[in-house]
Amino acid sequence: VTSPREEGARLTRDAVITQALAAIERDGVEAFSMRGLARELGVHPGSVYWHVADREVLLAEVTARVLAEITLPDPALPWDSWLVEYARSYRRALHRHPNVVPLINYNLASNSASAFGAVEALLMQLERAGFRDQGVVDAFNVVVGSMVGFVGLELAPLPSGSAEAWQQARKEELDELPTTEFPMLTKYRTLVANRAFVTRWLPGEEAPLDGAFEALLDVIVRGLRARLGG
Amino acid sequence: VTSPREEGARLTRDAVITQALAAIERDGVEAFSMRGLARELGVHPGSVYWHVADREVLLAEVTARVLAEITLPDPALPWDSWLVEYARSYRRALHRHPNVVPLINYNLASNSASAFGAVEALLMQLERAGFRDQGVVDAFNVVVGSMVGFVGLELAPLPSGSAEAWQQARKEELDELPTTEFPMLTKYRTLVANRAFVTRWLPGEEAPLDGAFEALLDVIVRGLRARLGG
DNA sequence: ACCTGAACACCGTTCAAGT
DNA sequence: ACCTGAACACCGTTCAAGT
Repeated sequence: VTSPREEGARLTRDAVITQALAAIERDGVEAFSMRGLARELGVHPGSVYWHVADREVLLAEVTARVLAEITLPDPALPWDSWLVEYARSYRRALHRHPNVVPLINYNLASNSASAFGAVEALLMQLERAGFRDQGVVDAFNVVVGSMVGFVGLELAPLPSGSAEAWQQARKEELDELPTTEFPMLTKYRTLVANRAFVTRWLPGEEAPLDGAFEALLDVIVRGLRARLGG
Repeated sequence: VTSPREEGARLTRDAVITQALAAIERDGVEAFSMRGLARELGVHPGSVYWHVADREVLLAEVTARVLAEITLPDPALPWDSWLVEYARSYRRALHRHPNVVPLINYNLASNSASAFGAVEALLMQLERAGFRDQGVVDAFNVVVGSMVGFVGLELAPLPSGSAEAWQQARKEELDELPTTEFPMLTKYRTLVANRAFVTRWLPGEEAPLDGAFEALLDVIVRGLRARLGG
């Protein structure tokens, strides 16, 4: 519980957003409240509303802060390396702020935030790759949809209350699957436990799917190349 | 506002879940409340808690209902057709219940719900395709992560209050981009408006990204084939 | 310009008490 | 076994009034 405001100092919009981000990183979006935020800032709940229109707008600002950490790779790189580097940079930023991920998953607002610089750069790389017209747009959607989608799913939060009990239950569920009915799951159980979507009980921060993400990038790049007829 | 309970009839867990799903389909997850649900069911708020542990558990049940609509394709299909058919079935189910999508995006709980049947079937198809061991797991994560992720992003809700004003603002933002700084976006503006992630202001229900999803499936299948060395 | 007091209209959840 | 009354501890937001 940091106190970013000096005694008697004025509250600023910037301080509000900073403290909101800190609170969310600490306790998650679920636990975040405007009144709690005001408490941490040492002000009346109404004060916050002088600096930001409402909760939704504040959360959009928090999201923008995190997305601003993404860096664009050198545009002179080969297009496929550029894509891979960009995707890794995106994933790294979100892994630094896993509790913010629900905000990105949740709202068209934030996934449409003024990231036009990145859009511009990505479109450019796709033209360099050889795509044209609708082909560029399709490739763009493939890359963004799979990349953002994968990471969003990877870092989806656990059910807030339950924790240990819930994790234990899911673990047993997987261990006790009838072998005859689920031969594949039985065979792959250890490879898949906490290392695949659906068959995990730890969130992405604790059990990152690094290999799977690299596989995704490989598949996307190869698939795009195939579409180009190379 | 349907009234699923006859006068004097007993409340059941099933009726609670059904009404919750109906309410969410009507007004969205954001607007859903336990008290509002009780009101619609014509019972005391406390009553609901006799049938379901809490809000989180209820929402998980609602999610499960929707996911139960997904059908598994004929296992005798070629593996790539099977994948494509399965992904389309998944997307169709969620397009029928767009307001439920935030629940899937949000919680590891629901994305880990007992969908073991589907997991088993998918693993089987990937072995048939020629993948082995870790290769199967990687392919599984690629398919699930990109498919679920894409649809989740496609159907992400609009900011709840703003609607028209917000949409108008985003539209103008795209229209007024400086041409010299954003040559690609200028060139692709019409192709991309409401047809690509980040550059849209309508949610996926109103402006579905059909073509982009088909492109994703094509890219994934081609990429997986390339990994198999075909 | 910035902040507070006080209020409005809500929440989720619990639990003793009723039938 | 199922439901209600009543309460606890919260919310987001507004707005007149203060400085």
